Amino acid sequence: MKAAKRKKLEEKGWKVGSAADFLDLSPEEVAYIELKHALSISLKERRTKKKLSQVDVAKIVKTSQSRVAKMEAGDPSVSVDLLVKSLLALGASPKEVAKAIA
Amino acid sequence: MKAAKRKKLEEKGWKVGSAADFLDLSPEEVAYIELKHALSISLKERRTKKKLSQVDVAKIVKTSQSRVAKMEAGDPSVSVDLLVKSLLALGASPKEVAKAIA
DNA sequence: ATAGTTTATGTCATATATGACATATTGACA
DNA sequence: TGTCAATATGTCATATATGACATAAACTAT
Repeated sequence: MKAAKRKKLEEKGWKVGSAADFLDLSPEEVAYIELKHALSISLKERRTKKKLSQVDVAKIVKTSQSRVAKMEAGDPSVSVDLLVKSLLALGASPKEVAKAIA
Repeated sequence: MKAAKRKKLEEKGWKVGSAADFLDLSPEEVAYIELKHALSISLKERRTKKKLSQVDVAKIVKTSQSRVAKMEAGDPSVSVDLLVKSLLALGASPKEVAKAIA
């Protein structure tokens, strides 16, 4: 990974190893990031399957388009809480949330 | 439900319906509470199975005993984020987290 | 009983997440 | 090409979650 890219990632809040990229992440940290990523994917899938725009979802979830974009991008500023609440608001059941994670 | 109990619950941040108790909770809200509850249970199970005290867990998770107690009690002040992070810190895999939810 | 251990509850200063907004970028289509 | 809808990115004031602390209950012995 190039230094510039690493710097940019770090500025955005991600932890990035200098030597072997992700090697300084503990297993939990990796698991947490993966879990969040899985929820992001699931959210975007649900939205596109329903042919909704991010603005539409923002209205349903009672947030803003920019936050929806960040959710789908897996931005570090979004919590698992918000992702889960959004999935539920889009009609997912807890079981389906679980499926998205596993 | 008696008025006194309802008042106490509401003071603690829970939404409680006056007529039919939980009837004013939307399906998402119910799902969210259930999901959180499932994570709480799972956390407590993991802790007790390992014969750890809340203080022990607090050290592992890098939080305080009181917060661990609140996590296990499903206190509204604790986020799904923290519950998930704690489970992962106790060695759960994302798959196991999913299993806890479903 | 009472001492020791664990868990529960209440509060608070600080940290982090949030919605909103502006603006930039992308993509589709005439 | 330019125009319009969708999505992405950056920032910020406010809301919410957090760890820490004190203290109270609840257990478990002796």
